[in-house]
Amino acid sequence: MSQDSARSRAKRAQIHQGATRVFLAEGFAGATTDAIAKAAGVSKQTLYVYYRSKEQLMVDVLDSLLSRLNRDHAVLESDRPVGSLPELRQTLTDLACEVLEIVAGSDYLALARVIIADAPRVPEIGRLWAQTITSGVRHLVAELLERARDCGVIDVEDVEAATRLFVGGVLTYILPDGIVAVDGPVAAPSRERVERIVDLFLRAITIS
Amino acid sequence: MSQDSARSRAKRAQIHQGATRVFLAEGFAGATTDAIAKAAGVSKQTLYVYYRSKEQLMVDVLDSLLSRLNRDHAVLESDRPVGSLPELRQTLTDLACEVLEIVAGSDYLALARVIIADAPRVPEIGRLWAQTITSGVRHLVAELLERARDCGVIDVEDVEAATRLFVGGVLTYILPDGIVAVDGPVAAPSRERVERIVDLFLRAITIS
DNA sequence: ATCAAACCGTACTGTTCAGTTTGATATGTC
DNA sequence: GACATATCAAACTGAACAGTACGGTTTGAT
Repeated sequence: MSQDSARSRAKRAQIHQGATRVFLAEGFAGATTDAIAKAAGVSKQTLYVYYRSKEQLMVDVLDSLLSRLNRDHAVLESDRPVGSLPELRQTLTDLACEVLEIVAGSDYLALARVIIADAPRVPEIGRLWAQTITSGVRHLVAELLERARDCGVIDVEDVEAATRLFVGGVLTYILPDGIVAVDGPVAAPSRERVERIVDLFLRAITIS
Repeated sequence: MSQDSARSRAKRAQIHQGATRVFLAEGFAGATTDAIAKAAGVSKQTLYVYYRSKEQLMVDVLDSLLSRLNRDHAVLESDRPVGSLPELRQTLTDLACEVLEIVAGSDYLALARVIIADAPRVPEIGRLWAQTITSGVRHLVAELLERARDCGVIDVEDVEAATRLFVGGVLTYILPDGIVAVDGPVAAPSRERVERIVDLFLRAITIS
């Protein structure tokens, strides 16, 4: 049972994929094992060959989704120019737009819904999630700001506060409305609107 | 059945109260009607005399909680002084601390969890909730900023962006971590930390 | 005291659903 | 072809749970 052959790896992936779809759409309680089996194109029996229980299956699915989240964040981590104020402005705007694009993507909010709903059931996953999305983006912004400060481009005494201000301000374009928007995907704001909040933020940190 | 006597009003309130406790703690799916009846100190039968179904009971409970949310926001709406920069600083700090106090209060996050989890089931409630917490605080801050601008204390061309920046920045002290913090209440940040973000924000909007 | 309405506790019904069993069918290996 | 392994479909089991039925008890008004 559940050998490590190419065949079983394929079946496992198939189940994993179907379960991901159903869990994201219906949540843990709403997802029936029958629906998962059907979505995966697999008999319910086979499902229990590869996973001990529905709960373990969901934990596995959530783990993968969190890993993907980390990869999505890693993509943002290219070294970005912050050597001058126009460069920093461009960099912050690009970053904000990319983050909003990720957050507005359908899976991101669906995952958040599922994790929040099941936080009482699997608190470790909840903590891991919060830490992922927190340290992911915030850390990146903090690093940018520190580099810009070291270049003498900006003047901030409290990088942490500045980071919070920026990230929080940007995310209000999606949250909290997006998290309860079930029908249809959420629209990310236009680059123009993002630029306006970036400019405002820049006034707070430029050398006076 | 279910007359409008003092007695039945009391029983209804009793059921409502017990159901509120259980729904906030367990969510819709997790709350059994037996548990609700027990928490309310009422027989399950009586529960169904006053409410047609578990779903209707939850809708009623959520409605009340949203009303309370509105009242909580209304408390913040006292006219606050913004006639000078120190006054505005004090006002924004006070307001931010009060908002954080409300959000960190146990019921606020529990309600958010329940509503987010059940957004697919009752989307109207979800929309109502998002609108409530959005327009509640943001509107208030926007009005403060406009008044301060009219007094010539600050210089903002885009009040909406400034409002988003401020409210979003402040809320990062609770979210997203608080929403998945099941064990124990969430700690609001110290006034000092709030002051630091207020000062940063003020730099963005003061006349240069 | 009497009566009716409200209420209680318990047990029941019907349904949903996770997980299992069964017995048949496909797949690949020798 | 024979044999083992993986998979399938479908029926089954047991538990949880929303909602109901019922017989007994409290409450309050007259």
